Formats: sequence, C-alpha cells, structure tokens
Amino acid sequence: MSAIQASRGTRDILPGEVGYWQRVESIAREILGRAAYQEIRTPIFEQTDLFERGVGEATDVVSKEMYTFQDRGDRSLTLRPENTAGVVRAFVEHHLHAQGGVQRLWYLGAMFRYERPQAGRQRQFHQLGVEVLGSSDPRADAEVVVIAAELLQAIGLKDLRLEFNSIGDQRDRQHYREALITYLMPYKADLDSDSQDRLTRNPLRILDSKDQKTQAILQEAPSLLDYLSPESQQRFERVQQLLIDSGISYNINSRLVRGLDYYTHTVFEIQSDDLGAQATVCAGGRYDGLVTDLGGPETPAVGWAIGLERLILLLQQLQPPIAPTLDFYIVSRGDRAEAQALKLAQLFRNTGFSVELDLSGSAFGKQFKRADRSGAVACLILGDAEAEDETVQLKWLASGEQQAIAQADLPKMTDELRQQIDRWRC
RNA sequence: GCGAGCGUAGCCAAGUGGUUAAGGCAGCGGAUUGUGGUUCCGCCAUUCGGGGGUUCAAGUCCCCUCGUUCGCCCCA
Repeated sequence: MSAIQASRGTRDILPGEVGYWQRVESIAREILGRAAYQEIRTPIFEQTDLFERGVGEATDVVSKEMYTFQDRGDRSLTLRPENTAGVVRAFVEHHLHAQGGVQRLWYLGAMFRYERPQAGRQRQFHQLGVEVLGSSDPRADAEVVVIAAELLQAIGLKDLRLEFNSIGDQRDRQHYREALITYLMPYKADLDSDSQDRLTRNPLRILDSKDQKTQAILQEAPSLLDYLSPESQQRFERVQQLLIDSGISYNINSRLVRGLDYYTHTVFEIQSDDLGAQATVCAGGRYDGLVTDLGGPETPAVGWAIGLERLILLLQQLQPPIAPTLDFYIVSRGDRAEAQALKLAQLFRNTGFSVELDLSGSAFGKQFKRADRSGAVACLILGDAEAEDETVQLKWLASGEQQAIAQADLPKMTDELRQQIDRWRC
C-alpha cells in the first residue's frame, strides 16, 4: 500500500526548518510595526472575477495559473494567486478609505499558482507584502522600497540588487507600445517565437526576454524612459533622489516590466544570483488605477511582495538552522518519582524554563544518553530515593557536577537557577 | 504547457543483465537493571517510486505512470 504524499508543488515545513520562518516572521512584524503598518488578513479564496479584473485577464497568472473551482453553490472561486487584489477588495468593501489619510497595511500568507514546480517555485507558496493606499507622494514609493531593503538586511541577506524603473502612466505606455512595435516589426522573423507571439498581444514583455538574439535586437530599440511625459519623468526622478538620500543604491533597468497589469509609474525588483533560474525575491510597484478598477474611489497606491520560500532559500545558504534551546531535561524512574517529575516539569515551565520530560521509562543510563543529546543545560533526576525524601538531584551536564535539592526549595531558587543556566550556556 | 536529467532503508549512498541487494550516519537493544558524551557487540530493504514488458535470468534494458531536479515560459 502506498502512503499518501503531499500534493505536487506543496511542501511541509518541518521542525528543523521552521526556525527560519519564525525568525523571518518576527523580524517582519517588528520592522513593519515600527513603521506603522498594520496587519490585514484576507480570505485565501476569492471570487474568480476579482483576479480577472484586478490582475488582468491577459496575464499568464490569470489565464493559465489559477486554481479555480466551482463550489457547491455553483460560484466560481479561485485560490488567491497574489494578495494585492484581495487587500484592495477588503479596502473597498470595508470603506477603509473613509478613515481618511493613508492606510499602511501588511500581510503574510499562502498563495497558489498552478505552475511547474522548481527550486524557488511552488504551487503553494508564501508571500509577505505591504500595501500603502491613499498616497501618490513619491515619498510613499521611496518608503516601501526602503522598508523592503531594511527588512531584507535585518534578516541577514547579502548580495542583493535593486532593479528600478518607471513604466509611466497608461498614456505614456500607449505611446511607447506603438514605437516599440514600429521598431520591432522589421525584425519580426528574427525574434524568438514567444516574442513574436507577444508582439501583438503584450509587446512590453518582449523587453525582458532571455533570448540572446532578441536581446541583441533590443539594443537599438527605443527606451521606455524616453516616452515618459514630463510629469512622469519628474516623479521618477523625485523617487530616485529620495532613494539616494536614504542611502539605497539601485540600478535603473529600463527593460524591467512587470507581469501584472495593474502597475503604473514605479516598478522594482530586488534580485539575487543565488536562486537559480528565479532571481526575484521581492517585487512591487505603484498601482494607481487598481482601486477604481475594483469599484472603489480613486486611490493611488504602492506596494510589494516578498516570496518567503525564496527568501528562506537564500537565508539557508548563509546561516545554520536555528535550534530551539532547552534548559532542563528530566530523568525519572519509579511510579512515585515519575509522578513528581511530571509536577516538577509543570513548575519549571511555569517559571519560564524550557523543560523536556523523558517518557521512556527506560534505564537511567538510556535516559542520560537522551538528556545529553537533547542539548539541555541541566538534568533533573528523580528516582525512588528522591521520591522518598522529596528531593531532586540537579546535574549540570557539561561538568557532571551534581547536588541534591529539596523539592520544596525549588520555587525560591528560580532566579539563581536562571543565572546558572545562562552562565553554562556561554 | 514544452525540453532534459534523476528516483536503491529515516538520511547519504555502492551496484552498469547472472546465485543471498555493499558501506556509512541516524535509530533501537545489549556489554553498563541509579548516572551521559568514548568504545565494543547485535538488530534495522523478501526488495530497488508504482505498473506493465523483453529475457532462462531485471535494481540494471524497453514502455507507461507518479514524484523530483534543471532549463524554457512565467513569477515571489
């Protein structure tokens, strides 16, 4: 009989690895909290329409990567492939705009895309993201980029680069689109087949083709940056100046275009060379039209998302796993001693120590072997003799020193024990 | 969705058609029935991801399938 396995493209995060996740999550909470961002949790599935309208029907994410299903009420629902659309839906639905000012939100959760799994790409994956709604100020763009950079740095990632671009507004892009098509048409036969296909459907995406020949042709192509209106140009320069003032270095990459339809003006990616075919750890940009597209009042917005599996892939290359620490390991034998040991474990846990109780009932020798392997600093020993006179043997595992302590004295020794544990640990 | 590689125990693996599937780590038991980290001994795959085929004979060759890895597409 074959055992059931996790579904293709999904993964268990086992205890040996979960320390990385907990660290990333707690650093994120702290940094985002200090920047006055508030957490928002939205449903893991939404009406299919939301993503078709929000992300864009022509995008690959929507046209071929969604987990869409009919529920028993015959509604078409979709597991969220990204979370900006969901957050904006919640923002509009609950009239968060009516609270005035700027809404700074963050989220963390599972996303789903039906794709071929690879390193750094899964069908269920996790994103940490921020969305700033209600400000068109270039400082908002700069703020989210700065926060992303600080967060990644605080987590400990190295050798990242920020690729930065502006894709202007709708009108700028329309003009550029025409110019690009005019330029590329004569070379059509020499483009790779995907790019030929995109020439009419989504020409901007040809810009980040990986095909050598296509890239060679693009060398002389008009640049998007030359088609920005004076206003768009000015705002692009302002955001750059703010980044420089904040000490953030970046690359202008006029070929950077994003795959989701809602972006306007600022777009950026934070990339690494240590992720194989996938380079992007964090990506985002401004999306001034999305809130109105989803039925809300005109609300400029900017945000990003970090792929947590990718981030942790990088982190694992840099840092050893984080093992939990253990203060006491309790060894016991005999009915009365075992009962007392259980109570002692409770007492120690309640005074803030971490405690593992040996449940094997095997010989003391075996229990000590396990105590040793548990990484505990000290061992508490209870046998028939200790049960009889209500004492406990305290043994420091590093030195082997051992002393008898009356069980009744333990509560008042908490501070002293804490100090000794800390001393042994150094 | 397309192209390529891989799949032997919990983990790392040897094995390249010929009788019983190396070895290491981990685990469990014992030497040591109240004291660990060393050492020694023993146990731990009727079976090679699954199914079918070729052959006197298949972990080894072929086909299908599942999983996984890499690349393309795309994306976090």
